[in-house]
Amino acid sequence: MDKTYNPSDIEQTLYQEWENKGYFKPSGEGDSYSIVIPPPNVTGSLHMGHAFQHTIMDALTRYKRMDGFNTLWQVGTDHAGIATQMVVERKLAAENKPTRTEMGRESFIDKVWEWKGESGGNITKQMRRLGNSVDWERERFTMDPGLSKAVEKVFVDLYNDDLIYRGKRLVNWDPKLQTAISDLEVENKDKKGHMWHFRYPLADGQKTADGKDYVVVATTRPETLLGDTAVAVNPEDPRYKDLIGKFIELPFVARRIPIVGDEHADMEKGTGCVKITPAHDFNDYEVGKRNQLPMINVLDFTGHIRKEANVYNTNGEESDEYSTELPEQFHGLERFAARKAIVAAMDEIGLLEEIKEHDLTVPYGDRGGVVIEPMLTDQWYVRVESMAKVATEAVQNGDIEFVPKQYENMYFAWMRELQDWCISRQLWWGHRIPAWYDNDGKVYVGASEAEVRKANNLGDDVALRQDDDVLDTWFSSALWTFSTMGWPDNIEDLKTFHPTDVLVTGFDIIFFWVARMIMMTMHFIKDEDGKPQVPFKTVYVTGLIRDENGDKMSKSKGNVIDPLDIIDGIELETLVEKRTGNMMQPQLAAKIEKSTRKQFPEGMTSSGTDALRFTLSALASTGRDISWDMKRLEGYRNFCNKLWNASRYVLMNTEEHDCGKDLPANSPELEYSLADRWIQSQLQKTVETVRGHLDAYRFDLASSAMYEFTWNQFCDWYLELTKPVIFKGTEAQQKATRKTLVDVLEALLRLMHPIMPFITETIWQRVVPLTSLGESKADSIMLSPFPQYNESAVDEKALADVEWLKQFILVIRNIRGEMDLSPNKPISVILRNTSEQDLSRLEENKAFLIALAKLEDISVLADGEKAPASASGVVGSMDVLIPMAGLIDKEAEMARLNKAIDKNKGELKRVTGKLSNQKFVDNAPQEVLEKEQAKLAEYQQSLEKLEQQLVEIENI
RNA sequence: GGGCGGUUAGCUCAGUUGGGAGAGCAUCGCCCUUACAAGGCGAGGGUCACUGGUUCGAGCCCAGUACCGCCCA
Repeated sequence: MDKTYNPSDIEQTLYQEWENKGYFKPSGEGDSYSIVIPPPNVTGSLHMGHAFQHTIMDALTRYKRMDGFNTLWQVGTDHAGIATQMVVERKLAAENKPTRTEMGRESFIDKVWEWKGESGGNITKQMRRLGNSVDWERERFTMDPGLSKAVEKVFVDLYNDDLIYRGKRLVNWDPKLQTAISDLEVENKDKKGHMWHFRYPLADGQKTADGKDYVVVATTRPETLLGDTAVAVNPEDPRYKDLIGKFIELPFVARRIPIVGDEHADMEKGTGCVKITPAHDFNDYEVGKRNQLPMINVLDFTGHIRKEANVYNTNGEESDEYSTELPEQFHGLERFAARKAIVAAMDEIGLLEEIKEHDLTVPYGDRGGVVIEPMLTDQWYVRVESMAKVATEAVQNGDIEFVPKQYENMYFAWMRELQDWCISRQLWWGHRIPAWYDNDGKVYVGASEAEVRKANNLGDDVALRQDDDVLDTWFSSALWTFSTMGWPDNIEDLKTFHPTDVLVTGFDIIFFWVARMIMMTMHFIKDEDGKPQVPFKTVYVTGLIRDENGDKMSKSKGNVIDPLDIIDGIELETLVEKRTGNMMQPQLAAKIEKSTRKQFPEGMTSSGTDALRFTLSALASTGRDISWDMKRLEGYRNFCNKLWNASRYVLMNTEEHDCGKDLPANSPELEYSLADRWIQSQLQKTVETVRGHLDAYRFDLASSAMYEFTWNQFCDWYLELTKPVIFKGTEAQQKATRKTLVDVLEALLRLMHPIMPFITETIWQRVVPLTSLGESKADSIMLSPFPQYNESAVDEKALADVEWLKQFILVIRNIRGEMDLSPNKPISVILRNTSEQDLSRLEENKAFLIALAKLEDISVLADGEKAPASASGVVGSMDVLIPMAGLIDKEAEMARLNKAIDKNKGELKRVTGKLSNQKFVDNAPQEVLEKEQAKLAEYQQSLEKLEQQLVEIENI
């Protein structure tokens, strides 16, 4: 083995081998365990969040696979309608090619497929680099024929069940991309803006209570004035309630609009009067519904003022209740220009009362980056009420469990206020809505035009036109757990692997994906007895990976870290180029370059996949975001190196030696040392701990248990304790220790494999031939059994004896360290007040003590014999004396003892205080009481000894 | 404004029915000891945000305050 751990030498070839040999496929034996991947965007690339979630999914998958389950990690990608369409449009623009609309729907879709072909492999390549053990033969894509068929069937069935309908509703409209977008794609930002106070003249000579002939409305969106259909006041408001039922003369459009009473108008807020524009504001839309108001749309799809308004009644049908006329002076004005124009015009006619500074929340499209416009359009909706009820119950009754639990509240809260789901998108890339219209606008829904014609007896003479829109990407991903498994045609896999066991995902898409998956799955997939099947039993919710300052990683902030750069390393210049090249906002480049150079003055060094995965796992405490810390990564890269070198030591001393591999563990030819029995015991405890934590999704705790055992027990103590045996032991002792070395290492590698697949496999292949597993071993660590806790291997006496041994060594090391005695200089120790047990322990472990504490000699002081002037320490009831003999400075030793005495006194004081408190003695459980009493005795003994030792030194 | 989460060592974070405050990194001292200097050995470092309460006992439970973050309005 090389002297230093070099991940790039081992990782990629190993993965290829695993994949080629089909190790990732379900074994076909045992109980099933399955996970579906949250499908990443097919043309995207993996970010740290993916690396994080994939590490967890892979760890679970490998753990369960090793534990004998028929394990499937179902992989696939998502077509990501709007994101992908935008990328291709931008690409066409950059290449000066015809635009989407110029080339037409079909050619454009061809271009998207081309782009998918070019870049669609990114994700899968990256997943291979991350070591993800997915079954590639089952890879799926949401636009595959099979999945598309599932989408069609679901749409048609829901439509036939009256769970899908078409309607005119207010949606989040992106005027740049010209499509409806989901709430998820809206980012609310706090902005400083203005509140304009306008006078709205009362009609018919009415006056307010204080004698004015107008009311004042406050608005942040003056341009929507043209679409107002009412002014609302609170029905309880004494200032205005008498005006309810009276009218306003709306300026510019000569429109008489009513004053309505509605609780939406807050007496405390603003002026108490609110203008109502149902076609351009979500709250107003609701007010409109409640008060049967017409809706007037004054903006076109690009966000410019129309020449003629659309006037609808409350139900969204065209209406002639009001004139469609809009003043010419505003025609074609872009919405923000229109705002200025309206304010100026109001000012001019004396109706602008006041402009106030105002903090407001503005919705932006996270894709297009422009302000979202609530827009009245025809869209398709899923009626969610009944499905939501079933989906809510599934979580209430525990069929689905969230980890951590608190996310269940979030889920319930959202499910309670669920609105019908707008599933149509005005895009070209996606599943086209399987609905056709005849020339009268009558709609027919079916899997294909032919089926629609057949089902409705429509001859070829009837012209049919398919709906132009496509379905929201979340519609197809809501079917993901069952569509990927062959539904509706082939349900064999579904029987084996559905419901899946756990979904690993971010809290940000609980509503948009998780909840909808639950609804759709429970509606369509039933057990044989007809009980709705849940898509997954557990939802493990991860936090976000943030940058080192706790900021969200985003391309525009230039703080994104590519997991592959952590694995492979990256030069500073390349990193700067990567972060500042091809930006949507080039003006930020200089700032990003500066911060990048500051944070990564040397670029990033290569850490390898295992170190990345271990770090992510170690940081994965539940329910909270993670601030990514390069220092933490370094620490765990060092951990990999440590494991590598420890293994090197094991191999150097076992390969080409007799490790007793063919002997049974209890053979008389094997003489185990205390250390051997101890490390086996520690290993068992670690196995138990790790299993427990993995089962509880506490990857952080599992990782730290692995780390602690490997470094602080196996390396720091056990390997050092094997040296005296390996160098000087008898044949039987050496054999036993060698056997223990390879056995413990081999098991440890299996224990850590789910988190660190590559390094463990590499070392395991070298170690396993030395163990008694020999020829019966599996071909790969990933197919070997996960370690089982073996209680019979836990030797309590060994655990206690090694504690004594450690304390002994620590006392001497402490004196060395504090007294500046060179670690190279062997020293002699004298023991005083030794018990029987001390003596027998000493006898058994003399060689260990001499080696680890670097001793020349250990002698035992006979009763009554006087000790020479010494530095000293305490192990239980025994004094450990290091004769000073010119080595040790009297003052320094006194200072050291005093320090120890003070510390001891502090502890003693605390314990004494507790035990002299009668209430404590009366109330504390027996167990706690005994523990405290034992501590008291221990501290008293140590203190006594230390004080005596201090006196001895003083008297020199 | 409503809801949720957070505040523990210089930094990033653990702390599982309430019972001796922990880890990694960073810091200080000594050491290139034949697995590892990406290392070894030793040491230092915390009014657990604040205030009050419950309790024999509170980082943990309760109430309130401050600040930070997220979601919703």
